Amino acid sequence: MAELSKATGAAGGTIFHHFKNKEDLFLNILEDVKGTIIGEFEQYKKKRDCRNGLEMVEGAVTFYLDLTGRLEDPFLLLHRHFPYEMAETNTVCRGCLESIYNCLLDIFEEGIRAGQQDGSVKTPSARNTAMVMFAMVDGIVRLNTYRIYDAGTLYGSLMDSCRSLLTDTRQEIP
Amino acid sequence: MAELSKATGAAGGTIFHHFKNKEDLFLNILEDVKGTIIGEFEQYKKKRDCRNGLEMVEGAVTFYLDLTGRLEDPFLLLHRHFPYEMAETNTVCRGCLESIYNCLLDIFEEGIRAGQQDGSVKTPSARNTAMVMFAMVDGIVRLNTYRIYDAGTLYGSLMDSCRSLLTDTRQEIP
DNA sequence: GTAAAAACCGACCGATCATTCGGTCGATAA
DNA sequence: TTATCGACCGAATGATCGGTCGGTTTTTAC
Repeated sequence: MAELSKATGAAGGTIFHHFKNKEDLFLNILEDVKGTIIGEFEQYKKKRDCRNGLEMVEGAVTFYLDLTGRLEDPFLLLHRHFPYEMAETNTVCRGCLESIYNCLLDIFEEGIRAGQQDGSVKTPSARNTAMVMFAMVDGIVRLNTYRIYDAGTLYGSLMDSCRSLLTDTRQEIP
Repeated sequence: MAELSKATGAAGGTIFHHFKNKEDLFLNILEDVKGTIIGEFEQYKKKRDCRNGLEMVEGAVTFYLDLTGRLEDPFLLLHRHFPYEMAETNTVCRGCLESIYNCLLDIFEEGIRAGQQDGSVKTPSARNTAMVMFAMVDGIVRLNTYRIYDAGTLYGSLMDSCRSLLTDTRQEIP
């Protein structure tokens, strides 16, 4: 709270005039993060143009990587432990996190389903594949933000892996 | 500290008799986690038997998933933000984390390299592929521990994805 | 112009935190 | 027997924490 007071220039008491308590403050931040992320993806969906489902997924991956770079702090929040701990007792927090992750997964799933229709994606079970893909992409982002390895150089390998994963004909729906 | 005192049955002061301060205590725990994880993998390496490189990687993935289930707490530590924050200033902490992640990545990379030799793995750049694979597997584990989705049902899709990723002939080394 | 409302301030409060310290106790050595 | 030791205890300590409160300033509404 002291840091926040210093950073915003508002006195200690002022913060509590606008937010009931620290938890309420955090929830407001989380809802803000949710709005930002979902808003960004809605804007992206309008502007994109892709020739098939596979390109939709590839575009989503690229955009997600770009977004985590532009909005480091919001995504750092999602990589912390606290929100998930809070979500176990607080339904508002849980709902917020679910909305965010559903948005992220939906954009992958949407592309996969489209690709299954137009033949550019061979993987069955769109939702499962979307989750695995999201886990992969977000895992790389995590490795990068925690500076364990310079994952920036991995983006090429990551895209190759996504493509392999989605276009493996052995997984084709019978 | 109060929780720890209660959990161990040791009085508050006793803990500080054995550890310089809270940071020193944490570092000891982290080194212990490092020892446990590396030890587990060394034991696994001795016992496993696989016919080719691809099976080595698949075995490593299965073992990693099993291990994160058996040792939930140690791996939860690695999914928290604090250690990585500390690693930015504390070299002992940083070294510990690096040892752990190198161990985890090495076991993937080893299988990939073996597979490249015997032809069961088609992917080039073993280290990069190991990182992407690790990110994917660990990402699923994270989704599971944070109970965002029941990732337990994803293990099948995960293994399929690993196989697709490693055996895509279009990535074959020229 | 003025009164009510909202925003803001910072000193202050009690609780909690990591850490300290004087002292007890049982084991080993002299 | 006595001296020395390290393990252990738990009350005490000061710093820090989230949160409150009485009072001041700014904004809004008529």
